[in-house]
Order: sequence, then C-alpha cells, then structure tokens
Amino acid sequence: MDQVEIFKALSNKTRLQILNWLKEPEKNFPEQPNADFENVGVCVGQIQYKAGLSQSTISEYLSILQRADLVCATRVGQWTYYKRNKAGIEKLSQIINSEL
Amino acid sequence: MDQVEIFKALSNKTRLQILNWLKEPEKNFPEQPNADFENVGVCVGQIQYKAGLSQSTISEYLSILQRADLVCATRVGQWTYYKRNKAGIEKLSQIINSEL
DNA sequence: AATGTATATCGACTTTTCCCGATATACCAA
DNA sequence: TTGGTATATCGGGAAAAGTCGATATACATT
Repeated sequence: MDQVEIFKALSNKTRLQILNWLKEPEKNFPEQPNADFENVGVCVGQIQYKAGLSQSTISEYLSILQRADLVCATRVGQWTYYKRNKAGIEKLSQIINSEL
Repeated sequence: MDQVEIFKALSNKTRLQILNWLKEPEKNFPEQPNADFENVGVCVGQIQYKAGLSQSTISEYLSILQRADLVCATRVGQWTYYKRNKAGIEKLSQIINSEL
C-alpha cells in the first residue's frame, strides 16, 4: 500500500470521523442485533445514518479506507460490517515515527 | 490547525519526500555555507533542485507543509531555510494514537 | 541607483476529489 | 419467482489540488 494513498484516505473530515467512531463503536452506534462490534464492526447503514451523507458516498469512503488498510470489512448476509484495522493503523504510526 | 489539513499536506509524494529528506539533511543535501542544518534547515533552492519540480511549486509545497506545522521556516538574508517541525510531527503522532 | 539572486505570489490549465442520484448486484423472505 | 432491503458501482457536475511560467518582492552587491 502506497503511503500517499493512506494519507489521502485520511484527508477528509468524514472519513476521519468514521475512523474515530469505529475506535469506540459501542459509544458511537446503537446496539446491533446479530452482530458484535468487536467481531465484525458496524454496518454501512449505521455509519451512513450517522455521517449524514448519501449511501453511495459512504460506501465509497469505506472502500477507500479499506484500500488504505485502515478498516476491514466482513460480509454477513446482506450486511457489510466495517471495523478498525488495528494492524494498518499501527503501521501508519510506524511510518510517521520512522520516516517523518 | 485542522487535522484534515495535516493529512492533505501529507497526501503528496513530493511533500512526503521533502519531509523525509529533512529528517536527515546532512545525508540528503550538500554542505551549505553560512547556515547550519540543525539550526535553520535547508534552503528552498536545494530542496527544489533535489525534487526536480518548478521553483513556484516547491515554494508552495513548503508553505503547505508549514501551515500544517510540519516544517518551520527561517529567513536569513535572501534565503529561506526550512526544517522539520519536531513538535508538529509529534502532535500528529499523538492524533493517530488517540483518535484513529 | 542599478543589477543580480532567492523566494513568494498570481493566473491559468489539467487532473483529482467530493458528493450526488441512478442503477446494478447480492441476499433474504414470502 | 417476486419483491424487499443492504451495499456496491457507475456517470457526472462542481470544487479543490497539482503544476507550470510569468511576475512581484526582498535582499545583497556594485
């Protein structure tokens, strides 16, 4: 993954916000039936509702974050759940400490 | 400083490169007469030469990095020297650890 | 004062990003 | 199989960023 792409993914208020929400899903989203925040994350619809942008925009934003290894997705039935990608975020931390 | 602006500043290959060069100026730039890397940093012309983009572009890039508190500038005579802004970069590190 | 050098700013053009609505796809339920 | 819900993808118009050459500004030297 190109470093520039990681920073581009983070160069947007809404995407930063989503990542921040996903740090503590239980604080930022209502209970979900049939899915555990820790396990799979939060479904697109919840994130969209909270962000207040269109469905297509949020879907795209989530895939931008995913391509940057900042979140990971799990499909369960008709839902896709997204959660923070711990490893990717730690890698980013290292990039900053070692290269900037 | 807005977090988004920091990440935007980093969303460009050349700007990332510049920051990386400025981490070890003595390794990446030739000796400078009358100015110490540690004290003031590296002058625009050196950075431009190494980056291979136009003077105006590099000048603007440096001011983008400066607005994001990633570098700081010192004017000495007709030269402007730029160096890494340690405090700003540490702050970025903290943002990532605490919010992402 | 006149010229030369280093940097900053401006105006323009091209490419990329933002964000939408419409449509497609995938899955589920009746 | 038909219809309903969740998400992804596509196409596009507006706004922002990338990058340049030309010009302005600031300082130094003669």
